[in-house]
Amino acid sequence: MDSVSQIVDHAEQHCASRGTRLTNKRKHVLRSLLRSGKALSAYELIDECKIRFENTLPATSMYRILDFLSKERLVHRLSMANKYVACSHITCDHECEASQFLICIHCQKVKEVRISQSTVTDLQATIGHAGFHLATTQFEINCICDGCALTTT
Amino acid sequence: MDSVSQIVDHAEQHCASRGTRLTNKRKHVLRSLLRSGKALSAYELIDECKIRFENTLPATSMYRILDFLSKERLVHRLSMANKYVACSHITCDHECEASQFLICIHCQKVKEVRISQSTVTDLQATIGHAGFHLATTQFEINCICDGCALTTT
DNA sequence: AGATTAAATGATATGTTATAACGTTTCCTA
DNA sequence: TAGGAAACGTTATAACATATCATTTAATCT
Repeated sequence: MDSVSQIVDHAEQHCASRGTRLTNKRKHVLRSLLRSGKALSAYELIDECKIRFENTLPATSMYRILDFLSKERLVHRLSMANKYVACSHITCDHECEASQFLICIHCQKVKEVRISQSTVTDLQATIGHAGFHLATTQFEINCICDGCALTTT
Repeated sequence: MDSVSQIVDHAEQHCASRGTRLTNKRKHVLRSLLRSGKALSAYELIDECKIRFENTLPATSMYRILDFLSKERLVHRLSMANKYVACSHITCDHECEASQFLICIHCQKVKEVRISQSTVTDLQATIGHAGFHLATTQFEINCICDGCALTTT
């Protein structure tokens, strides 16, 4: 299990190799997401950065930073929840083209999984018949996590 | 192909049989959604009702009406797009438990499809292994429709 | 080092989506 | 037709997001 610092270091190298910079403010946002282990809204992240790093970011900057981190594929936007989550593949060669996000509708916990290619192929067939095709394979799926399933029943 | 009026009539009977009422304002919203054939935001629906029916609804009422129509399963909320769409199964015995929504990220066109049970089963297995289970089988999938695929390439 | 330029960030305002709290109207039914 | 519930309106505000323009910071070149 990588520590947050190790992941951030890795992310910094990832950016450097792409000619971009993981600035301190960007690191603060990424660290906040990594430490929380769940999806956070832009405004929750503003609060986190203020508390943890005494870094009061305006909303504009936060959205810019989240946009940057998304483009670097270090963070994913979950549009179902209007929240943001750290990519779980930052260190492991960073292949996240075909990730799916399971989002607990109770506690917001997020798990990034990969469904089988055959399932994707099945889906694509259904979608193709309907006159559409996939824009991305980064699905978001509303779920209930085992923890919440126990406590809410 | 049912006309909008026929579908609204059917919806009215559906409500009556459940002891609820499809009021004029609720009909206006449903008609607007049916006629547009795509997903609309609450505020776009306010504009539609104002233009088509000279019925100026406040936001509070619109959200209440959308909530009512959702509970009656006449309308679905698309949380990825923050928009609302008429159920495509209002007339045909109205079974929409296992519907999936293909949303064109360019033109907002929405198609309600049903993926195969085997695909659902595959998905459930993957999700179960990750310590989650499905909250609903009403997935939302970001797509590009064939029309937009032609014009944007 | 100092000038130049591009990237990053800040400030301000506003747009968009959604809900809370409370008051009024409408409509069904006893 | 009185009473109560459902529907709807008013007002205010919360939560999420972006547009525009100004300023600061950092890399680069001489």
